[in-house]
Amino acid sequence: MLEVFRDYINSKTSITDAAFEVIKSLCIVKKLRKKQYLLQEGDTWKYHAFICKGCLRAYRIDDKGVEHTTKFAIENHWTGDRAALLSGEPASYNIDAIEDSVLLLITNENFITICKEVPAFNEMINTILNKSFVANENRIHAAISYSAEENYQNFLRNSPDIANRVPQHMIASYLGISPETLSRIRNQAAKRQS
Amino acid sequence: MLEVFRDYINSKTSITDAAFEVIKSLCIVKKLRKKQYLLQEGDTWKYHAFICKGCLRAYRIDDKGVEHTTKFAIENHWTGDRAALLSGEPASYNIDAIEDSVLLLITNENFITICKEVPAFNEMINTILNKSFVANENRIHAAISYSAEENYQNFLRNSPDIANRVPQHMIASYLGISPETLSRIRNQAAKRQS
DNA sequence: TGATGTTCTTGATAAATGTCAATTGTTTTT
DNA sequence: AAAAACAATTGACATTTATCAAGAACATCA
Repeated sequence: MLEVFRDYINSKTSITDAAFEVIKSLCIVKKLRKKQYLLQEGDTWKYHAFICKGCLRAYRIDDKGVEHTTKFAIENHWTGDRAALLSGEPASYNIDAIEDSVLLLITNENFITICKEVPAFNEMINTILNKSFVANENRIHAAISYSAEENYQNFLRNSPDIANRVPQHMIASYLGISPETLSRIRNQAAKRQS
Repeated sequence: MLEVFRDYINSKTSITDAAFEVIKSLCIVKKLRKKQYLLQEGDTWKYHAFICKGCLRAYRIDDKGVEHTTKFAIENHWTGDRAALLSGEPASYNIDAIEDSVLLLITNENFITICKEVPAFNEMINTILNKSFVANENRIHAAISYSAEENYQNFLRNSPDIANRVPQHMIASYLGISPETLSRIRNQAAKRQS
């Protein structure tokens, strides 16, 4: 599965074979069966996780026991609990596999080492961080600005690859609406089509 | 106003006087009167903006002409349109002053120079970026998980300094609810108190 | 192939929030 | 100080979304 990671890096920057060997040696391959947890609320979390194959979701559980999906991650995405990683505090997110998945884990310590040793990798990571920062800003804007239906249509438009792979009730949770509401939105949209 | 910036840096890290002189020489002092724009949708945006004094808001305008406030910024905060800065595309945000304000502007180019020249500054910026990344994740979680009232109470709890300074209808816009709804939420909360 | 659990849909109803319009209160400007 | 502009409140009503309950559709797996 390490070729997936190599291809990913190559698509974003250019590093030497030697540099990749270093990176490779610090990667832990982790396989997850569908429904298995990568991380549970309360755990400590020390990794950057790159997805070679599969699909995961990160979510929090509120006082009423309801799950709220904060993000999905598929091939060539990163996931983890950034807050917990940076602070050392117990995780507030749960992350589990929606499909059988293969990940690469890199401890934050090793990750920092790689960034120091391989400037191109560091650059790449900075760019990714910036992009996801902007993506988060856009998601905030969407959440406060648009109706449930608009948000759903935008999600379909922007993330068709994810929309096709994850169960509908998780999309509802991601959008902050009930599964019933999403079902009705789809139903009405379909009617309008015809 | 540069002492404010110096104090801010000192509170986060430690840099030499010489380093600060370099930084200082690259800062542009910008004064804004209340209601004046720092940035308008469509403008190009090249700066990192640090607020020495005052209060600003960033917002977008939807197709119906409604403003949606995405963030507030007061003393010792940074603001700007990160997406536009990184991409070079025209800004999609408007930023204006809620009070008479004094900012320091640093062009992205100079900013990068400073980060290279002054490692401690670079570290500081990284930490800030990470923290606001996490703050954004929390805001997303809040937006999809909690009711209007819960979000308002959390806002009061987490940002009393801002809540006291900005008009109520902007808080409503920040929370993604109508001004009337916020007024009613406050009213009901007040009744419950007594 | 059943049997089981999960997911999705649908209906009835309740609750939350938005919209429009009028009114009052508060700042700003002249 | 008066006028004008802006901000907040309130009421009546519409719309959106949530909740609860039931059943249908689908997937999983023993």
